[in-house]
Order: sequence, then structure tokens, then C-alpha cells
Amino acid sequence: MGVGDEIRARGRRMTVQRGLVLDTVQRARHHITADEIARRVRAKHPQIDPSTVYRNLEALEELGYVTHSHVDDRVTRWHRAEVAPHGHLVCRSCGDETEIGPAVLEAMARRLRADHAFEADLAHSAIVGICRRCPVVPSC
Amino acid sequence: MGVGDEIRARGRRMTVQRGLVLDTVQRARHHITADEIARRVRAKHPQIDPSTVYRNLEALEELGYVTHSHVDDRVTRWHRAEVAPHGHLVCRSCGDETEIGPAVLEAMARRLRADHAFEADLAHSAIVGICRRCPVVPSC
DNA sequence: CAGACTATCGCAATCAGTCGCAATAGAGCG
DNA sequence: CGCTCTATTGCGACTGATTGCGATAGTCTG
Repeated sequence: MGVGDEIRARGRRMTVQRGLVLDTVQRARHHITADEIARRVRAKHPQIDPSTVYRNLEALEELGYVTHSHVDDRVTRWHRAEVAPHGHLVCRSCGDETEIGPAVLEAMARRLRADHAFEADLAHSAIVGICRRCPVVPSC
Repeated sequence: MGVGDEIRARGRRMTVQRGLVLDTVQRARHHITADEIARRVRAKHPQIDPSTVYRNLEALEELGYVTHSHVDDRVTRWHRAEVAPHGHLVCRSCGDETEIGPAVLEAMARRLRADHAFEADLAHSAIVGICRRCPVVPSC
């Protein structure tokens, strides 16, 4: 059963636009912004409106095919739902960005599960702070 | 030495606009959005442009008087720099928002310090996930 | 206090994203 | 295939936030 059938089985429709958006996200190596997805889709199909891209990303996320996360404060980034969960550490001083594995995230999540019965998705937002190469108390 | 002198001592200027923005943030009970700050400032001084408010928040953050954090994916919220650090747990299913104390955050931060020598500010972004009252695998 | 230096301001334009709405077009059914 | 139902689309307007730029006005120096 293809993606189209899965989508139809859930009462949604498989449109050209939806297919193109999903395809673009799948094809992208890592994270990609909605804006970039729109640019790529519109490169071949200029009549497709950016708002359609945004709406499809939302729909595809609901359907479980794509996910979004926030690595800087500004833009939302999208990726395939199946990619291995990993977190991001962003240094507020030098802007350096490090990926971290699921083990550390799981260890941290365990704490929230124990103390607050909360099932955290720590990969959703980057964790900001000061990286190992920057002084912890900067410029004072 | 007042705030004005401190600011001047660091080569910045103390303007009416900057004073009003700082004052509004100090006066606000908890977090407040930039938009709301702009609205309040403009209520009495309509000639002050929203962009000035945004730029002053940035400047005041750099100067250490205010801080911002993100509790949902979209809006930035501002508060006095001195408020006790605390985290937010946001349920992606029901939207429920819980404040958590610094102890849990510190325990989690310890892990990142140990494994990645990264000094995390876990209060900066809300942690999304599924709260205790919602099923962990929703609507399938 | 006058003059110079430049941080900051207001404005207009832009960016990333959202929303309401009328028109379009997938999907199920006979 | 033709019909109907409604999810989805494109458009245009709009929101919250940001930026470039010329004008304004704090601050320091003499």
C-alpha cells in the first residue's frame, strides 16, 4: 500500500501539490525550511502557492510523514518523520551547532517522566546554552 | 548608580523609548510578548514605532536587563532578567502548560555538562511532549 | 553651552507564516 | 462514466517580527 492509499484510507486526498511537498522533504538530506521547500516546488510548478506548501506540511505532519523542529529562534525546519531522533545544542555566544544522540536525550527525558509524568520530545527544540569553547560568563 | 548611568557607562544611550520599554517589562507580572509591550508603550506614546520596541528589547537583553524565552512554537515572550529560572512543559496534544522548578532543569543540564561540556539554558525554550493526562499515542 | 560623533529613531519595505473565501478537483458511489 | 460531496487549492489580505536607510537626538569634549 503506497503513501497515496494510506492517505486516502484516512479520509484525506492525494494531490499533486501534496505529493511534491512530501517528495521534496524526503529528498532533502537534512532539515529544510518551509520557504526552501516552497522555492523548490515552485521552481518546477510556479503556479503552486506558498500557502499550499505550508498547509501541506501541516497535513503531512498530522499524517505522520514529516516532522518539524526548531534549531534557531527564527525558522521552523522540516524533515522526514523516520529520521533517527537527535537533539541540537546551539551556542548563544558563537552560534555553534552540535548534534547529540538519542541516549542523552532519553536520559534527560527519564527525569521528566519520573518527576512530572511528562513524555518529553527533547528533539523538537534545540537546546541553547554556552558551548565548551566559549567562556560561560561572556564579555563582562 | 541608576540604570541610565549603567547603560551610558557601557557606551549605549538612555532614551525615552528605551526607558518605556524597560519599564513595561519590569511592570509586567510574568512573561509578556513584544507585541503586547509595543501596544502598551504606544497606548501613551503612539509615535513610537513597534520596530523601536523590538530593537530595544534586543538591546536590553544584551545589557542584561531582560530575557526572552519561547513557550510555544511561535511567540517570543519577554521578562525581567532577575526572575527565578523555571521551565515550561507544553503538551502537544491538549496544549496544557506546566511550570517546573529549577531543580529538574539543573539535573538535566548536569547531563549535558558531563557528556558535552555544554552549559545548557533549559529555561529558554519550553519542552514539548505529552502530559500525564493525555494518551502517549494519540488518535490511531 | 556649542559642536561633533554616532547610537537610536521612525518609516517603508520585506520576511515567514496564517487565514478567509470562492473555485477546483480528488474520491466514493451507482 | 457521471454525480455528489467536500478536501484542497490559489488568491489576496493580514499578522508578528525584522531590516535598510536617512533623519534625529543623546553624550562627550572643549
